[in-house]
Amino acid sequence: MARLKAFDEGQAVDAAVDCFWAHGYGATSVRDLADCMGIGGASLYNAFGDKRTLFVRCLERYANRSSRERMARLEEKHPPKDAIRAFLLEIVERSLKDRDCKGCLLVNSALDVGPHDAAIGAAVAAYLDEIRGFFRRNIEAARRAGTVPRGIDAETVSGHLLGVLMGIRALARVKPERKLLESVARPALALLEPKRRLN
Amino acid sequence: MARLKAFDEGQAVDAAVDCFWAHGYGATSVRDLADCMGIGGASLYNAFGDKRTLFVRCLERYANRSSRERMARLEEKHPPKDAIRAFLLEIVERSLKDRDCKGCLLVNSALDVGPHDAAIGAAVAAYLDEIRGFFRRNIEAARRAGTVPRGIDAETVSGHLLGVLMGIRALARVKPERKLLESVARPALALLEPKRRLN
DNA sequence: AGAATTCTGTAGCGGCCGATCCAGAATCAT
DNA sequence: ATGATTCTGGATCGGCCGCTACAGAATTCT
Repeated sequence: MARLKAFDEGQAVDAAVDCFWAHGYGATSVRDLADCMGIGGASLYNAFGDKRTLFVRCLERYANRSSRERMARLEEKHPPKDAIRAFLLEIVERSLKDRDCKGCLLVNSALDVGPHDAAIGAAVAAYLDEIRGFFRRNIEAARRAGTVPRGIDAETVSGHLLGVLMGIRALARVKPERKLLESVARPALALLEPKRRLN
Repeated sequence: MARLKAFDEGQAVDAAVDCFWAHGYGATSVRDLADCMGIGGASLYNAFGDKRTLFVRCLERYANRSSRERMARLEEKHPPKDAIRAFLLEIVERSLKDRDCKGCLLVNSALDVGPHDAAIGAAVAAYLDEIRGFFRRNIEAARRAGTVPRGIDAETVSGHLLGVLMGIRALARVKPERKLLESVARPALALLEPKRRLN
């Protein structure tokens, strides 16, 4: 009935994610996007609506391919307490390997887009809730398994871990130093260990 | 020898701080700045150079009036351990009262300006080091005073507190909820308390 | 083949951007 | 008063912004 799209939408969105991720929402122009997606401006608007709509789609894509993928992978491979530990340590490693300090698209968006756009802010908040859910779920499973102190409060500790995660992501963008980032993570992980106080 | 400035530079910079703080560096136009500073564009360029130079000056002003002021005030009024506690709790309260979620100019800049401008990134990193210095200094003083566990490692805990601080500031911009922010802060403060595990 | 529909490249819209120019107003030293 | 110097408002610069209009290319149906 009609002409076919000459590009793959999925690949195009992936390219757009990289573009937004590297420069931030505001500093990314529609021409930047079209260029790195390998399509013309008209095709972009035809396929994705406008810049903001494309960004919302990029957030979802990013959540699926980065955040949710990591949670599912670690939850499958590790027992609950180790999954939490591996999550935080993987973020530290990623932040250190991230030479141009792009950080995390969700955390970046939480700071510079969320507060100025209610719908995007709510979406970002929902993604962060998913991460907190990962922490809470695994804390509770670990408590049932007896691998974390019995008196642990999943509500408090999951919130703490989410805050620590965002702190690591934020700090890493201007001070990507292993010792520093590990010092942020370690006391939080120590909450999951029995009695010993090591710091 | 020449005509006098018709405005007060200090007041003008304060207004510029508010403007950058509310909208972010990139989203603030020179016209926005001139308007809320109450001066014309020519005067702005004449007195402050260009937009970026003005921003650097705003960062310094902000650090003096917000971050350094708070550290000095709390350090004077409280014994070391209480100063740390009061610092974090004050940030939580400020974040909750901050209806339009402006957050902290330094933290915001750490995420969206720092990584794309080396000089500004280094400046922001230096301001963050000052805050970590506040934590470290007070941890060590508290240890000498015997009000924190003897085995505490000031290097690790000061890093952790800095990360937690940034996490609170970041989280508060999309999820300004008391229970959540307090759950981020409380386990960090518990590191300063003896034996008991309350998380 | 031809009609109908959708995609694509190009050109262009009005609008704002950071920055500069310039003429005139204000101040000081002489 | 006069000249030197600096500040100020307003106009303006080239350039990029998000977005759209439009004509033609590509595809499927009849």
